[in-house]
Amino acid sequence: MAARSEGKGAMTVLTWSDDRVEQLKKLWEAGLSASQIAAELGNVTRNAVIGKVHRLGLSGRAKSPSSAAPRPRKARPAQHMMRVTRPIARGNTALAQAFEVEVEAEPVTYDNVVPMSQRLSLLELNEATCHWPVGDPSSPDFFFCGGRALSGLPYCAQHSRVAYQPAADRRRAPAKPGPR
DNA sequence: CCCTGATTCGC
DNA sequence: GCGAATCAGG
Repeated sequence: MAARSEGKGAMTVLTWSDDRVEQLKKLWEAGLSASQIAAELGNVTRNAVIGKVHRLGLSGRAKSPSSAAPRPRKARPAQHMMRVTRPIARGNTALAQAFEVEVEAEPVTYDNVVPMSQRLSLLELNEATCHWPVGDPSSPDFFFCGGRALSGLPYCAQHSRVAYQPAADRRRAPAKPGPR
């Protein structure tokens, strides 16, 4: 079937609907980069996002996570520091093996520290909630901290210095136009 | 070269 | 108002 001509059809996506703008605002203020927001919204380029952001009067949101963070991928050198392991065996060693001494704590991720009851979705944020994004925005398990936000700050003190975790494959395919 | 946002300017 | 192209900084 031939597609209906454009008109008042609901397919009209050539404009920033309130819903789209709302997500744009939240994600932008949340500290996400324009390219990520563009990739998240879909059908829009980062230029479009930036242009809209500036047109809305938004600018200079929290500089915490951004500030030119192209690749936080820090290669982990397999060479760890020499740690002098010093198993203390004193007293009755017969019972020592029964205890599991936990020396190295496992890396704590914010994905694990924020209680489920506190987590908020995008539309549940308000001035009193922590706007800190946890995880990748396009991921189904993405959520906002939801903790108590400090006055004047969108994030709570606990998360104000931590970067979110971008997905590994945040690749987009920008059309490559030839030299005009 | 990768990325970022800022700005311009034709539409 | 919109966004590609361009610019400028990291």
